Amino acid sequence: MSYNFKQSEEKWQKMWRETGAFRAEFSGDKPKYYLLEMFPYPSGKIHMGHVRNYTIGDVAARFKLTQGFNVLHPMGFDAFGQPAENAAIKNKTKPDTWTHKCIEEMKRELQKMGFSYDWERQVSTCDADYYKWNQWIFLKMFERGLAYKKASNVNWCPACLTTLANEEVIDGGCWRCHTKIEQKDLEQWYLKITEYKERLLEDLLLLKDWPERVLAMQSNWIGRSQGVEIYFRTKDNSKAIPVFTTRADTIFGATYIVLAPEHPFVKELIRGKPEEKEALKFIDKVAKESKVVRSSSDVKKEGIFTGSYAVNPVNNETIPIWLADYVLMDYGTGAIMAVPTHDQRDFLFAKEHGLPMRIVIQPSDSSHQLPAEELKEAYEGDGIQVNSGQFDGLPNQEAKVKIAEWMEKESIGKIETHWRLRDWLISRQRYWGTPIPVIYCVKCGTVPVPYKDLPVELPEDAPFTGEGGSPLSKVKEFVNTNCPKCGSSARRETDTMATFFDSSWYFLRFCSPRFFDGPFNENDAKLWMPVDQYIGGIEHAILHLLYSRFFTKFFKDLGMLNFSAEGGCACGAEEPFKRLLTQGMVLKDGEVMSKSRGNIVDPDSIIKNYGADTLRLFILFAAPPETELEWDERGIEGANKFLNRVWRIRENLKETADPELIRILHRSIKKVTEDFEGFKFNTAIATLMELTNAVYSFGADKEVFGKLIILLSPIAPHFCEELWVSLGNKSSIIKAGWPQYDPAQLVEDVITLVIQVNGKVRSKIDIPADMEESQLKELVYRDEKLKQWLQDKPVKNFILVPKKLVNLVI
RNA sequence: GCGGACGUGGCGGAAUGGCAGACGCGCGAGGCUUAGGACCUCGUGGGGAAACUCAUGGGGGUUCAAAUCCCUCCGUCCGCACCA
Repeated sequence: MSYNFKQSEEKWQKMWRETGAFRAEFSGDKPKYYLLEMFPYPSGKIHMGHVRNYTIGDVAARFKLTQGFNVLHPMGFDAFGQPAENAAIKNKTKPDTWTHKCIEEMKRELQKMGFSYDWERQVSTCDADYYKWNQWIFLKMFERGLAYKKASNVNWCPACLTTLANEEVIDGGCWRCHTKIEQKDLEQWYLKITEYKERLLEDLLLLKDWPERVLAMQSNWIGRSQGVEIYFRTKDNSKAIPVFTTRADTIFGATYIVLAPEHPFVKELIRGKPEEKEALKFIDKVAKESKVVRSSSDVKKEGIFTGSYAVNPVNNETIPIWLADYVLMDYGTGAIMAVPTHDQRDFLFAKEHGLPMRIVIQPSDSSHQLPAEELKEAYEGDGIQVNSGQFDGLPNQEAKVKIAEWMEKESIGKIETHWRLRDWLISRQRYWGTPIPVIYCVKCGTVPVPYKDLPVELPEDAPFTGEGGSPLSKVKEFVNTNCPKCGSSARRETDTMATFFDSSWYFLRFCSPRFFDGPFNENDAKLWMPVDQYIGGIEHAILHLLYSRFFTKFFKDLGMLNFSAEGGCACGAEEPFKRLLTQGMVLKDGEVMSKSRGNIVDPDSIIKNYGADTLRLFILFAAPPETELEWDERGIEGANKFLNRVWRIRENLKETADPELIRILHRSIKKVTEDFEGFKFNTAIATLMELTNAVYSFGADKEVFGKLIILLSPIAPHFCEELWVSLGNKSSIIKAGWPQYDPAQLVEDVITLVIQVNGKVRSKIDIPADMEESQLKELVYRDEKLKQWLQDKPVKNFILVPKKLVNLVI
């Protein structure tokens, strides 16, 4: 009788649900394991990316569960966001109705995969009992000055009609719809993530089990650079222009300075100068260019003289002040000192505009020692200081430090650290998000909503026209309110929060999802946190992970988090995710599966034709978790074939197993266990296939077969449950306990010793594993096959790698 | 430009200094079968009749021994970037 996956999968899913098989209850007698996969946006349908992400997580969770860990494996929905509003416009449904319908559909699909979630802990960020705590957290931040409002030039997506955080702008376009972003001046709410920049950077060192590349991306994003802020006085001594440089060693070669056209000093610098008219024209032209155009490289660097001069404070030289489009107002001080000999951009600019240059660093390699006029490009390497006054003759790296210190002493500069990280813009002019809990009163100004009045609920109805402005601002009953301080009529904030706010702490909510007195129960968080293993896509390497780290540090500062470093966690109480795995994408014909490419394979159709277990098996076997996975229909067939092969073992069980098979079994237990720990599912499956092949050669008994299916059960859970009961077991395979290997069974009495001559394999001999070296040596020298290789040449060296090989060097 | 990952059969991939190509797909041969695209067994990197020999992007190095470590060049993917 062949395996009926359809019947079996339905049966076991029902069984797990009814027995609460995956309910997480903390008990002190078992070690905890918090396994989390990034929760999805409820689009209604799962795609292969979800299947891959959640299958990886599920195998890990089931493995830990079978091993006897106390596993927390929750799932929820990141349910606020724009698609719900778009659906509302298109289908005339309410975002709330639409979203909840999608959540139900998606949940059904996830359940069909047999994932071991504790559904009793499900949360949806769009429910008031969740977003109430977003508001609570916002107020806590507001109290501490970490949430503030400011007018500024913001990124604006003209398609989504809302603002975007810097992090949400990708290649000058909107991260969601790729529309080219515009700049707009608006009053917006920000979170002061920059307050945490040092900790966010330094603590990356604690994250030993994160992928290198994610750490590099975060570090890059925070972007610390150390240098000196130098003050250049104008010739008429009316202003001091601060300039930031990481190359204090080149200061004596600064032959002009360049300001961003929007620099606040510019107007005054050009006033009344002959160059004024041309300069204004230039400023106007640059202002019209969007950031995208301006920052695209290979565009020629344009600039213009201001007519004013400054003084280089280290040598009192008078140098011209220029404006150029390549100097950006939002990095550093918006002004640079130009050293054309040692910076390629400055070099090109100086050549273009005929500006002076002077070499201040000579390379030790004499080939580069040219007069400044003959330079073909800037010399950006290390060397010895020249033309640098008292610092001449010093290696430039040493001079860099000495010059900085000297400038600080002379009060012409200040050693400073600059950061790329900006505060996080969270205001969105959308309906389907958490209302920002703030009230504007004519008398009292900006007043936070009192905690007792939370949540500020989203009104059920709002007009969705798709035209600009926040839909909430058109709901009178929402906007009009009374000031909590003075009682006079007031107006509510109509912006909502960016959805990244919601996902920055959901992992804490899962610890106590029905807690009413705060975002999470501190005791429960202490028990479960940190997340032992987090799994998700690389696309969240910066935004979501950085924000979550920020929130965790904030909670810690509120004194709400005190999870311990037990269980080998080196990251203390500040880092939410101990170990991170970023899974690769699923490709079809070498391209990412996507609707627009039309190359989507619907998981549901695979489940219908082959069952969830076959899909799970294939997706794990086809590639290691971190790498891209090429979808291959024939691979699905192969996975199915393997399960059927295992299924048929049942029909031919023997009374006792061959001792050789038992040895292979124990080796397999060791290998599979280690591979599961290391998330090497593809090789774990290869091992299980080898074990299955061995069963076919030797014939298995019930004992061996039982262990084989326990090893397979995290990957193909329904299938293995079915086999497990067919062996006469009464309880679920989850309770079977993870097989232990017997070290004695791993010991081999006879080993095959490889014999190399000069590093090439020339012979092999079978010898007892514990043979002494002298005896072994004698045996090797007597080997017939070696004669032609050794001839009579003397053996210079005899290298023995115990139990593996010998190498004779002649 | 800076930072990161990577490059192995026809394909997905294995091997983290010690027998290159585990396991699977595909392909070939045989068996079973009325038949099969089901199942079972065997074979399957290149060259060579064979003994052997050549092979892990190219070149160089370290080592008794290198896919693995180091240098260099080439290429692919990802992140950041007129970042001062």
